Amino acid sequence: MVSLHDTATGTIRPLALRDPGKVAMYVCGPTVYDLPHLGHGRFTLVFDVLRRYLLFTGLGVTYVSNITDIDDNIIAKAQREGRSEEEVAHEFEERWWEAMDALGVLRPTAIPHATEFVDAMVEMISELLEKDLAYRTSDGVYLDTAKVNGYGLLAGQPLESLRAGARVEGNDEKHTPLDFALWKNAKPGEPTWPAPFGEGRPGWHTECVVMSLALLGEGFDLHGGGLDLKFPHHENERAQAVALGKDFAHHWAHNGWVMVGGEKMSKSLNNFTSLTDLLDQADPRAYRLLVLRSHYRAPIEVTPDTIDDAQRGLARLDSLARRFPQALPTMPPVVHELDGDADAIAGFRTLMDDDLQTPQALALIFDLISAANTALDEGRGEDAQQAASTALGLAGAMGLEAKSEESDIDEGALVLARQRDEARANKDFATSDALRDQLQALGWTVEDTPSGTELRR
RNA sequence: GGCGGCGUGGCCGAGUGGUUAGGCAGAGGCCUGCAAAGCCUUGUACCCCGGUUCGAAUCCGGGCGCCGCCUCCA
Repeated sequence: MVSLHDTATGTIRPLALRDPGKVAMYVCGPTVYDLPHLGHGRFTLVFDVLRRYLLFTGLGVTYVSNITDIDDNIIAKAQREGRSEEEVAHEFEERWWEAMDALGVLRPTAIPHATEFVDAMVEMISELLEKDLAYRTSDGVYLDTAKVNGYGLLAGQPLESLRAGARVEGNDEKHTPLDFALWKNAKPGEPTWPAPFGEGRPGWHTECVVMSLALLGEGFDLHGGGLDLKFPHHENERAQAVALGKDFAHHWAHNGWVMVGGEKMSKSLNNFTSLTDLLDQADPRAYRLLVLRSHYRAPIEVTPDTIDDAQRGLARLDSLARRFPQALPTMPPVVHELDGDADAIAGFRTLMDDDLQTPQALALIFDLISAANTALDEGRGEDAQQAASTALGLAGAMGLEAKSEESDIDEGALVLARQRDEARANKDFATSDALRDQLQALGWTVEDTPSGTELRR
């Protein structure tokens, strides 16, 4: 069984399953008011890899990830652009899934939208008010964090300590600065929902508790997200559940930050911060490789250089796929079972079981790549095939697909390649080299193979 | 102020008390008409100062530097 770092205990411990053989996990999704950024890309990749690995080991996985489609940012954007909140949310949710598809992130099993669960949220807030765990102010309903046992568990600090550092907010009716809005009273021009405690809309921290419990039930196995959600978002989700005596997530996983090379991650070209830009400019698989190359809890540096580096690493994987096309897993999208080098597969599982040691798993795969190439060069065909299919299969298990051929070679390039083959057949190397230069100028890498000139980007 | 993380060879990035991480880039060689791909060989690395130890980059203490959270954020 896989062990993962648990933020609640600060230790790596086995992921205990409520229902044997089945994992119930919830990963906080995006608020859809802008294009996805690199941080979104990282957390979706990290948890996609985890999910795929769990599937690889034969477990069933229910993966719930929400879309926050009502919140301050969406409202602000809608008002600024004179559009409805629904329009804004809809547009950016579409862009979100486009990016996810490009990254090869599997769709969640369920995708709850905040606006679909407002009734349930109202119900929960009512209960919190009834039990005097929440209170009303002139602008909404707040949770009384002082009444929550163990508040600060995820933050790793007791309430008093958190309070001491809390920034003072201007003339607030909150009992303590840490109390947070469960409900925000209606303001003119904003979308609102009816509630016994007054028209308004839900606060951010409320939706995920309600939706995770509604879809996964009490005591679900794992709750995940970016490190920045640890506090206060996840702390506050947990606080609501705890206040109501509900058994919440049993394990908490958080992935590390994305850093963008010192320099202001601003518009300066080549310093992409938007995931959409990155995916336009590079092979989407490069980002997955980059993410896998460091441990999920460590910060990663994303710069044009590190992306290029990853892209070149990808080339090694693709070269293998080209040499061993029949070793490509016939599997997409998910690798369940893999025939291959049993020792390597066992080694891979040992690494992944230990809090997802993907950098070492990747090293193992690259070692297999070398082994496959060496074996082929030495004429040990069977060994080569096995190493290659193991390497490609394990890469596939982490969602990294190797490509054996270039998909879209334009007609013009193909014509030049054919002319070059003719020239080479005639030993007219001056002409063939000129044609190669021409192709390279068009951005192609030209490679001679037994079947003639091959092109790739 | 409180809590937490990090500092590895040209770059990225793992790691454990004593044995090659891996990738990229570089150098030499094999292969090739020449290349590309592949293969072989190759590189002074572990912030500083003490300490523990037969032996520490890895453990302990101190120092320096960098970063994050305590506010919205993946």
